[in-house]
Amino acid sequence: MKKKITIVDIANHLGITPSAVSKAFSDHPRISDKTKKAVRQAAEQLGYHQNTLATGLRRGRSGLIGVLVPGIHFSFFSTIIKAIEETLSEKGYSVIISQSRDQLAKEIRQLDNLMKAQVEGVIASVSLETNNSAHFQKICKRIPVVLFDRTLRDLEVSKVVVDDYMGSIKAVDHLVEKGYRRIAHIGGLSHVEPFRIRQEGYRAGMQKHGLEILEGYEQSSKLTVADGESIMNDLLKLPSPPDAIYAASDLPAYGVIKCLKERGIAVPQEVGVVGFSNEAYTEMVSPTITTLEQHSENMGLIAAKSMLEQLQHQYDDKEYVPQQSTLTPKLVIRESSNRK
Amino acid sequence: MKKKITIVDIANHLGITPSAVSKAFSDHPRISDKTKKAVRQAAEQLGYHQNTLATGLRRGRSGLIGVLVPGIHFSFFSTIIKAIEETLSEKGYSVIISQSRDQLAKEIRQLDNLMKAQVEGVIASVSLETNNSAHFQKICKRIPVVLFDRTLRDLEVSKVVVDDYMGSIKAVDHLVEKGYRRIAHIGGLSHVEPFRIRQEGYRAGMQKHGLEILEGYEQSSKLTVADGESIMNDLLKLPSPPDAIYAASDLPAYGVIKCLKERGIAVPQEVGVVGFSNEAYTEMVSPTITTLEQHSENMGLIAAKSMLEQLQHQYDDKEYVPQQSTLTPKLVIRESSNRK
DNA sequence: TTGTAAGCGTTATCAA
DNA sequence: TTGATAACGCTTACAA
Repeated sequence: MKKKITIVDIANHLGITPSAVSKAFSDHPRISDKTKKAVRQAAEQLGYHQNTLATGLRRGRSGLIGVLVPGIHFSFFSTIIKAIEETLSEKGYSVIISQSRDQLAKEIRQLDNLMKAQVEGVIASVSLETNNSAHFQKICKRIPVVLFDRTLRDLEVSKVVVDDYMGSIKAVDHLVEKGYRRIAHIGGLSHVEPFRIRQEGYRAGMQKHGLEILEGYEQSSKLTVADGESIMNDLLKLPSPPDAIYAASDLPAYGVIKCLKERGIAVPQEVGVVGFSNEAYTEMVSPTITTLEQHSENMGLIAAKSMLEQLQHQYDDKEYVPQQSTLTPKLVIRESSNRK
Repeated sequence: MKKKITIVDIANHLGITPSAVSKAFSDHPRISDKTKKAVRQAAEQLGYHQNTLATGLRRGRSGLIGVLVPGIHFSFFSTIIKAIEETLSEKGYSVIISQSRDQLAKEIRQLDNLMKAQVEGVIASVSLETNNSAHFQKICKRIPVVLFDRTLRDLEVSKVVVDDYMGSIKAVDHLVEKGYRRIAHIGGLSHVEPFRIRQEGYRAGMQKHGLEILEGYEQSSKLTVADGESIMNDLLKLPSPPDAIYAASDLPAYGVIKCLKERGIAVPQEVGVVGFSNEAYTEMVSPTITTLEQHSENMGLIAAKSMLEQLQHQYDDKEYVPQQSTLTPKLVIRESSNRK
């Protein structure tokens, strides 16, 4: 491995001082154009890369932003991270990613690592196990924090969420309009914000139409395909089985359809199905699945912009008031609920 | 924002010197247990986080690894990054991600940013536009580089790839065994390593069975669903249309099936289809798609381990010889090719 | 067992 | 227009 080139090397090379080189790089107004040109050329020639560790140490700004999610292999999260990285790298920041694997202990450890790396801000979606905000409370006293999707109720920071309540209302409205009446809900773990709210919205939607939520119509799960299948199986055993399912995620919606197909129950004619997230496969499977688009890419963009804004406020020493951005989910009507 | 706590604060708090505090943290043998305990406690109490910028600067090791991919929203890449992050964070490294968006210019810029951030190594999969290795040549002189999947032929670094050649052979063998004879190939851009090799494998497979590759049976594309559809459409217009398609990726394979279904051509009875990658949806759509599993998670793991190994060699000042790890793809037989 | 002091690469403040 | 110097927070010989 070759030795590292520093501004001292460039300075020696040109017979000037490191200080002048530094100023040349930052386009200092009182450095001659000739020197600036010479410096850039020497840098190119010697293969110089500014050491942002040193710059960061000196200026108290690392240029690093931490992103913490349950797992980046979920397309929802990876899409968001894509947008975040694009937006932040545009502004000269680097993005450190870390995963909680949906474990609180790991989330705490990872947050700690991010702090050690001197990130200037953290954008996060909390783990399924996260039931208190103590670890985030400490952080957000020091640096800007933006939470998205899976947020923490008692944390006063900027948040980006989709209007889960309205999403549920839209789903129920649609099913009712299509003539379904006995609508069941397959929810996620209810201590997680979006899932709690989706359930509330479901209830409100049912009430709005004067529909009763029968015993056993509200199920909670980990939202896997298998969960969808087994819950649908159970629902069919009910004295009055549902004629429609609104699932809080696409995977269980697919599981439900799989179960129904195997039992020869026609979708959407006999049973209607609506999912949540608009994952790519919802328009590939058959029947294609009606679902709620939550604009993940946009969510990442907004989260990143909110972070940039807070950072800016900090440099300007202005006060920043946390904001919540709520995106309106869009119902994408496909075959699984679209009966005549 | 509160002021930052440093070892100086801890030292003052305890009436000792920063040097003692530093040693206490690194578990120096000649520091009393009493002091160590006191230091840890004070750190906890004051909310201290080690500043890895400073540590990195001092020790010449940032603890940062850069990962550069075309885009993290592709499930293949996000799965790999997941494994990389898990493996590296285990060993105390942080992972900076960056995306090339399949543009050479952006790849160069991002690599430069990673160098500035003083990453200790780079794990990358190159962009579709990358047709020369100059930018990587410079980097790999300085720090360890590991390439995966989309590698560069003339770059002598460690690589992790799937045996694309054998994958193609397996696909063709399987199709032939199922009685298909007029097998066409939908490939990717052939200047990209894996796609070039898949095509070679396809040719070798055909030859092995004494099958002729008819005019128009070899198609190159950007591997989208739409590409699959339109190419299949064209293929059907051929004087002797194929009775099987081997696509270099799952998306076009799906597109092919979509086209065939619309035209009422039975899959797999009339035409067989095989894809590549084993994306999640291949077992969700109908018919389910026969495809090649490329063990992405494992690929990430191996890439990360290779990086760790090189880093270790570097600290030990031992020579490291670049290695190529080749994973054997596994044919996952599903409905789209499994006729009786 | 702990303290002293120099230095990692950079930038900001002053002086020249 | 440029140079000298101190400092950012930490580590590490060496000294005490």
